[in-house]
Amino acid sequence: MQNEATIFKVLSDPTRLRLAVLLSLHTEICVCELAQAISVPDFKISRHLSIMRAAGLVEARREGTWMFYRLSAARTPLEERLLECLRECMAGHPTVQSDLKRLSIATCEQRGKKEIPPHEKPEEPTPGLPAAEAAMQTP
Amino acid sequence: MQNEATIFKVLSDPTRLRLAVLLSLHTEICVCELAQAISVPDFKISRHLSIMRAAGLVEARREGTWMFYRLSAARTPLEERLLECLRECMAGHPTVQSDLKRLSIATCEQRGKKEIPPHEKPEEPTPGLPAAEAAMQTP
DNA sequence: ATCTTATATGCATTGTTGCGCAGATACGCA
DNA sequence: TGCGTATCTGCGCAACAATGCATATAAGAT
Repeated sequence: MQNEATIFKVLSDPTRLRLAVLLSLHTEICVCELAQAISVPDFKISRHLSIMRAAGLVEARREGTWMFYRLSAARTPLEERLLECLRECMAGHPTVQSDLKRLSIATCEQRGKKEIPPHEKPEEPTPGLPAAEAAMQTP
Repeated sequence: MQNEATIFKVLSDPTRLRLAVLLSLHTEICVCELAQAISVPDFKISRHLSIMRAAGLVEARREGTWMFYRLSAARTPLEERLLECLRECMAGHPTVQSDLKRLSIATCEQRGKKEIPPHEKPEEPTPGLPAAEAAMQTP
């Protein structure tokens, strides 16, 4: 029973839920792309992914300096149904849509960096309150 | 998104998950029966139920000194699918089966009185899932 | 009124969680 | 080797959540 509860616990954090939904809609995504999609510092993404990985929800593949994450295959009917839920019930959510849009223009490759001069990199949100999060509160 | 995560959080505690599954398999159950089914002190049950109620997952009906709880109607597709998951994926879980067995012999009158109280006794298992209690086998 | 049963809640304690920062590790390249 | 990028992790902190106990409330019976 603890195992089942753990699955829910992994999905009970908004950031992890967004990650899970994004991963359920793509085959695999690398950390820096996820960080851009969710507008959250990459160390935070990394930590949440490690929690999800410890729970067996995702697995990772290294390619050079990048780490690509994907949902692992469901190991129980419950897991299978839950992932199905994410895909079918959350894809249309406003927050997810925004995340998908940012994900579609995200890049962690060198050529992407070349086109954007250092001083034009996205400004860090005000230290106190991440604007993205605040503006993202959804009904 | 916080709303969706909250649903998962409510189900991320083993006690609450067991409560939710039991309620998904019966129309309504009173607190003392739930306490006996889950083998946990009633004040703990009561508190978890209040958390579930605050999240809109369950609602309560008073009948004399008893409080009968039931799942509230799903308000979103996600909720609907999740409750479906509980019913269909968790009914066979060993812990749930044990809980169901204890629930079936639970009574509000713990001592003294041994006969069935004035109000109607708890319902039989849900029509949709016949063998839930019958197939009980402690692994 | 009092007593009993059922349920809820205030409080203190303890354990858990998420965060930000800084620094560490891993890899590719020259 | 050393540098740069991507990713991960140790640490401290603040917020939160679960528990047990005692007590409070609610309703019915006496």
